[in-house]
Amino acid sequence: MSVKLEDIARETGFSISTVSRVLSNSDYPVSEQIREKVLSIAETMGYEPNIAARSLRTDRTNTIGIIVDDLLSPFTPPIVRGIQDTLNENGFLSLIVNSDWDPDQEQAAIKTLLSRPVDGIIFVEYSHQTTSDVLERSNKPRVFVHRLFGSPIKNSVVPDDYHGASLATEHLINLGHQRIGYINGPENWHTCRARLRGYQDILASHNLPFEPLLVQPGDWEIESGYAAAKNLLSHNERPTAIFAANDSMALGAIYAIQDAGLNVPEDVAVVGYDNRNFTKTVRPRITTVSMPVIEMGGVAAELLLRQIAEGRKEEEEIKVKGQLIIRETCGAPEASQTQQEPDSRTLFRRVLFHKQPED
Amino acid sequence: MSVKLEDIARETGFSISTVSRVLSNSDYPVSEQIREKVLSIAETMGYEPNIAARSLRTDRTNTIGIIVDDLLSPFTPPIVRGIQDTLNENGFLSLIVNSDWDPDQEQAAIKTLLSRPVDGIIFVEYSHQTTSDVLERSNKPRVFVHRLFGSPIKNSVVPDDYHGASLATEHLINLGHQRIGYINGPENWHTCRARLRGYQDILASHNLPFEPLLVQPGDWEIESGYAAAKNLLSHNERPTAIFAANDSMALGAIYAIQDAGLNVPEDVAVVGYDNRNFTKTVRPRITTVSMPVIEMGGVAAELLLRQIAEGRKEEEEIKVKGQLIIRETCGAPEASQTQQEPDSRTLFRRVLFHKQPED
DNA sequence: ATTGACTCAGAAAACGTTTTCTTATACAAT
DNA sequence: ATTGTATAAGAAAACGTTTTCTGAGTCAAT
Repeated sequence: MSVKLEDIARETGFSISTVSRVLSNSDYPVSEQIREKVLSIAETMGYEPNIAARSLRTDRTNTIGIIVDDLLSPFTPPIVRGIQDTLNENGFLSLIVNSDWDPDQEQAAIKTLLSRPVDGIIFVEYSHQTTSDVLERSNKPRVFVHRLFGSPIKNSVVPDDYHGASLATEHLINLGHQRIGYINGPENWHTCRARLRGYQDILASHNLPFEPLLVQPGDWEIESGYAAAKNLLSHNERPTAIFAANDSMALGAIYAIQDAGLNVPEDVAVVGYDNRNFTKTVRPRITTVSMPVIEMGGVAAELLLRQIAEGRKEEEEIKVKGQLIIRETCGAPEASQTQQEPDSRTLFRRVLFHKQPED
Repeated sequence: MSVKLEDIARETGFSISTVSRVLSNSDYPVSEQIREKVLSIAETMGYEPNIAARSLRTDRTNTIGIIVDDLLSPFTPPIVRGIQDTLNENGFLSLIVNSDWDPDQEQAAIKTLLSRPVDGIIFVEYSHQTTSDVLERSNKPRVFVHRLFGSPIKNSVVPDDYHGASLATEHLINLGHQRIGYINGPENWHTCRARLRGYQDILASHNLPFEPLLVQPGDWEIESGYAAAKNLLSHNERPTAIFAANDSMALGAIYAIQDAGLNVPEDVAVVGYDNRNFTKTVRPRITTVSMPVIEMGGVAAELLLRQIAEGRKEEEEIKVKGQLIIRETCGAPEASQTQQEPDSRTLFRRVLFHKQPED
């Protein structure tokens, strides 16, 4: 059996109340000498508070729930990691449950989590449009990170897709490209609409014409990137650069270009999106826009922690910016090692506390 | 405030004790009509038990702790996913904490988890040799999955590296290769020693000579695979196949072969190990041996759950077999789609309950 | 008819905390 | 000197369960 307050009380000769006040850092006044003695004895006896008892009494647990659609989808682990890092700094732990993209399982997950002592819930890659009455009835703070569909919702954290697409397009234009193909993802993803807008607006701001034929649809998969690029290359005036809405389609495009007997980046430059791991190992290494996943997780956790501390409220959707990562497929000299990504913590602090302008 | 036993007692007119006995599925006898009434009222009132109170009373929480070194290392998410799937079937949740490969943080993680109400702990990619007195003092069941260093420990689940290496080597031999290079990982990993033994033993069993010069060291990274392959190719009698102890080094080897003006698999066949995601997307697609990560997680969870149910005990280390996944780099026709991987659940059940022979 | 054993319901204790309530002491103000 | 007011300690209640204990009622056996 582990040591409890009563044991320390007996050992020190003080009451349970006093011992509790010392060990829980209560702001109730306790004389300094008692405090010291209690602390030292607690230390030597190896006291660890019983969290179940504490949370029964306080209705606070320093534990939050994370509902993920699938821990194996590529962005989930880094988002969760970002969440956990921030939680950890604040003494919180996280309970993770998978919903497997299934609305029913998600409802079950919500119920399970709410019966546990959790102080709040973070939804990762939130893709369901269903609302949960269980969730609504409870007043637990909740935050959504990387919402995939639908219109903006309060208390959510998403990538700044418009900004990322602008970076990529701008970069290609600066390299001298005038005809830039764009391979989009499924149009019902708001992410894709935002990235397309970024592409279009930057073209316009450089007085380049927008040619609908240079925009090809894709479904995120490598094969669709291959097919889309094949279409683009068959134009009588083929593009000299292709920007794909994700890295998989970019890789497919690279294969299509190579199969057409052309070289990347000499004949056609390619830029991807997401900064997936394979973009670093593939040949040629893919220039891409980073998805700020760890940062998004961190921002979401900070948002949630703030709401736990200050009470639930409705905050605007927060957009987190990624950055252009220059590698081989765009033909530009690679950024030197010294161009470090800013430390993620300072980055998302910045994002969280200084609202950025709307796009 | 959520509904509690007292509310249901008031509503139904029965006592709290009786209500509790019904709702917690106690085997204490309760008349059928009372049971039904309680259940229906509880349902309509939307009762969810307060887990904190329950676990304070019972010292059981249906929650386990998972300590991972880093959620972002490639095998961790699938292992955790495997754990969670099995836990979920049994009504358990998991609390995950990162130790960041730091023994101190790991100790802190153990302390944190033990103060929470967890019924057991799973260590993922356990790399520390330190023992924790906090852990020892507690009698919580514990299981180690994918232990990286040191000698076998009780209650651990590891890949069957010997078997996997045998599969790969055997396959290459069956394809007619007589000179097979092997790129090993760091020798202080037991994994590497086991894989090397598998390679050697299969050569011997086919009466092929073991040539130390055909074994090159690597450090798991792609560059080391490149360098190692370059060495192998510079032999006056170069190997016709290369087996690498992981996929990254295999990819490095492929690049080295291509840079030498040779083709994969026509001039040199390549087989990797681990079945990392990129082996499916890279060109040519890499033949490899799967690391049965999800299964290992599942086996670990079953092991832990059994110990929670039946009391802690010391069980032997369990080895889980991976399988050969034939793709393009070995020159064999690809396995058809119908050669499905066995369902992971039945797989690990098999592994768990029918001890396999030692290698 | 009395006892004994058995069933099943409710009362109450217990789990380990935090926090409200009570009280003893010290000290200041009259 | 007496009262009043802080101060800081301990006693006890409370959180929502489970489980032990107690007891009322039924039935069987004598």
